Amino acid sequence: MSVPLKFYNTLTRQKTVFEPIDPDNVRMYVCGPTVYDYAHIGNARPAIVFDVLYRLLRSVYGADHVTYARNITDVDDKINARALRDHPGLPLNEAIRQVTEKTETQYHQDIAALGCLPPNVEPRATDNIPQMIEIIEKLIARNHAYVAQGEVLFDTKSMQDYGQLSKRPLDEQQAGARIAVDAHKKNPGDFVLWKLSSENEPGWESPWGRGRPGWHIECSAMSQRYLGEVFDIHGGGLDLIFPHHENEIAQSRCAHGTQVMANLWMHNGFVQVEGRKMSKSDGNFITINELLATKTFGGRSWPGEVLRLAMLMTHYREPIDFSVKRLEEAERLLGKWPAAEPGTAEPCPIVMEALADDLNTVAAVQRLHALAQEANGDSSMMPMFAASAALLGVLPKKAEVDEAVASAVDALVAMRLEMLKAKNFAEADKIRNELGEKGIQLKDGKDPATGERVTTWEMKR
RNA sequence: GGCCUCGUGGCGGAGUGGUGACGCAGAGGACUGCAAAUCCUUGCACCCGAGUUCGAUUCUCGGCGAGGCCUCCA
Repeated sequence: MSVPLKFYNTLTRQKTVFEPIDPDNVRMYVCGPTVYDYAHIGNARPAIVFDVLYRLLRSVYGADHVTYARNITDVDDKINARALRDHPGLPLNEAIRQVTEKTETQYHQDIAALGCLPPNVEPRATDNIPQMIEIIEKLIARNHAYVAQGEVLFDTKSMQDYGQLSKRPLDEQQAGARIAVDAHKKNPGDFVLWKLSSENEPGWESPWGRGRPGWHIECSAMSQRYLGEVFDIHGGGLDLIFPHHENEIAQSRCAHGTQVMANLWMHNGFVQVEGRKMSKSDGNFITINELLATKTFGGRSWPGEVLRLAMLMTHYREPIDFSVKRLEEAERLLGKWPAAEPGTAEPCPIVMEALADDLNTVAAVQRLHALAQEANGDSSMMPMFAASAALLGVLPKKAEVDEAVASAVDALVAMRLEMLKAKNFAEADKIRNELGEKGIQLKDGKDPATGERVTTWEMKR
């Protein structure tokens, strides 16, 4: 390994050198979507950010030596509500299946358009209920959980160092707590591991009756199942630090008796709209699909690569104000980059160094832009540019140009040159304009030897 | 109230204890029949105050401002 990787760890609030538990199998877990509705562009940020991390790890440790798990949350009261709303005629389970399947398919399409590689495993909560029950039983057996009024609750007081991740000691939390304290909780911070379901709620049989899991337990169960009791990296949005990740840690560590759940905790910042967090409950969100397929934002649709690059032009921990201007700049940059195939070349060391320094995609993109310009002038630079761009997942693909179309364009270009020689500018410009309308950009240059006009062209992306 | 981020030129955005990255836009120029594309030139920015220092945008403290979490949330 050439460059040491350094990442900012939410757990220690410091940037430290990353050392995997097992370099032959680097394991990362990222909190994925709850599938009840279109994902918004804020949801796209962790997908993209951790995709870059995944690519970087694969590059450093080898493509077969990284395991990336990203869950699909398909048990959630929002899903139930959506199922009842959209499919009132169907039996509940069927209605839920319709909602989750449709949303999941859409999510995969959206994320793929943003250039994200699929994770190695994408477990669903509903496929891991027994694993969750097992953890809950362990927690009860170890006196970290208790049953009260049909719920199984985690006993936060039973964990002496609860609150490490969010730096939120229990006693301080009570002071300004706005949450109404449920009477059946021993401590206000106690959270649900399992709750009973009524007839018209989805449920699974358990030692505590037919019920469903609490929000946090699925990630504890699935990360253990696919990555082990202790793994390398856990990622997600800033807003998951508390309570979600804090509680995952509590469950996993108390169930397994381990000192940590994951060594490195990474959190991405928010996508903002007009300086405010984009959020579904606030209604100020724009979906990935709207950006890709409709003219909702800025009066036009936007290619996935543009959205991805726009996202990588800001460091992952900083907020991004989502704007048309920003997308336009990303598009302009991409338009100047050559299309290429990934190939087997090594990425530029400067790009590697940038990414190795806490995923500094901004510096990486800047370097990439310089490389693109070098490659435009000197084709021997192309493989390095391509490899570097591929590392970020922003390599422009060669536009598929039909051969018949290509020769037709070549013929028109030749015809135009003839007209120019004859100083028939009106006709020549007409050809140029017509091609332009078809998205074909003519580029006039000079042959350095003869000084004659040489015209090349390309499809605008 | 508690906890956590952040504050750099029109915009985006790194970085550093000692003359001001860079990109985009803008301006000027070259090239062109005119354009486009391309190339060249051009930016004296670091929230405020105090302190540490020979020297701070960079360190410390205070202030102001913005955002986030504490409730479903990427």
